Amino acid sequence: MEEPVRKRGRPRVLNRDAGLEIAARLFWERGYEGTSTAELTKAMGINPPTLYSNFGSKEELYRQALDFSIARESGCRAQILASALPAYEALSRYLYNIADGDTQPDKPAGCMVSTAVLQHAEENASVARMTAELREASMQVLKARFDRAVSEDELPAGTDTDTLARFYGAIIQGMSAQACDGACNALLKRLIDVALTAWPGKRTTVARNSD
Amino acid sequence: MEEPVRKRGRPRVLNRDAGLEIAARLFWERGYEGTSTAELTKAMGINPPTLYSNFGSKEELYRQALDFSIARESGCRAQILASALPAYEALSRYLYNIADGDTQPDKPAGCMVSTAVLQHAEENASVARMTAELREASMQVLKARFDRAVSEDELPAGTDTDTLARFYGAIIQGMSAQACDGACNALLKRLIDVALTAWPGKRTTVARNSD
DNA sequence: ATAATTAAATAGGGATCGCTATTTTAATGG
DNA sequence: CCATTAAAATAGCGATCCCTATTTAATTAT
Repeated sequence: MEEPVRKRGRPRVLNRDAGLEIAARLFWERGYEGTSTAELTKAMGINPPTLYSNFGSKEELYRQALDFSIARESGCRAQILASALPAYEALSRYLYNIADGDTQPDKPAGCMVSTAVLQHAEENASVARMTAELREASMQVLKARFDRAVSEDELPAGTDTDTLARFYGAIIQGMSAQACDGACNALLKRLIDVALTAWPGKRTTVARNSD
Repeated sequence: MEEPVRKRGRPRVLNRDAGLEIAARLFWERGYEGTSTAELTKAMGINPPTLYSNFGSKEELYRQALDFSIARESGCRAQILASALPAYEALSRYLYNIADGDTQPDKPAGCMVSTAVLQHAEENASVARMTAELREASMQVLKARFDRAVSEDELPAGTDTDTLARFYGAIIQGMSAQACDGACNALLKRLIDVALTAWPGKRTTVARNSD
């Protein structure tokens, strides 16, 4: 990834990935509308023209920061679903992994994508479409895994895998919202345990106090 | 409510509730940060000083608009839970009612509160706290109904009613997010049917295609 | 009518918004 | 050294942000 080949001209003061990491963190914490270009340039230690020559615009920077953050924060998540694990086991680990991501000690609470840009000014409709498409794509990944489960006889034939994916998608979005409101990791995992009882064929055996 | 008693002085050009209805709709659609005071005054047909003399500030207007909208949009919802219906039946109707609220034809999509101000600029932290408290309160209402269900032997003794409430809270937040992204009423209700299979003691009998 | 009262309208302040034309700096190639 | 190249820094643009000091208008009480 690194290109230490010295070229002509004044050297860059900011590595691209370093800038995206800083931007992603600000956008993650404050959202698209809650983050100003002045805050972004200050956090990156650059002046406005450098931001625009490097990233194009605020919206384009957000798009790149999302890509960067998804690769970094949830890159390994797809592997859980793609693995040879039984579907239920894969789903459990997948959701637990998300709960961990929602409650990292030194990172903003919640998910950068799951609950981003839901309400927005008209002028930011294209940004909202962007995050909505990412959410839709992640639910399609879940659906694809459930379809595979049907074909491998882990789920009954005729299972409404689309609704099942959107149900667990709702859980993921709800976890992000509650993490933003301060929910802890253990709480989210108890919540997941309830959600897992909705897996077709499972009996409800959780949601009990420890007394 | 109406006070048609003529007092001294120039008459008001805008009824308070009419102003709150207009503000609530804008805030609902665009969020707190996505709605400007210029848009608010224009939609109300007033000038800035009138907005401030009537409502105090943008934040105070948002607070009042939330109260107004909650009373109007979900005032009858509490009655469903408070009724003599069995807990499972009450929960079902409650969630279906929310799904209807999330997908009203001539209203903004989603819920004004469930997914509001999750990410935000630092200066709007107090606004975020406000919506977070409303979400917490609504989950406590659910928990109280589940506690009653335990005491009335509709749920097993020792049921973790707090987690169960937060689970259905997550479903409510997820439905709002998906409604914002364009989900239709029927989709949300299929999702609810899956969530209801997590009710302690229920067998999973849904999430099947209609073929 | 005139005074008193109440609210609206005018006009704009200071700060910040996203963004950029222009100039300056720091490197390499000859 | 000097020219070339490429990126950073300076300085600030027009628009919009939330909000308000001041003036004007519309009503009732005397």
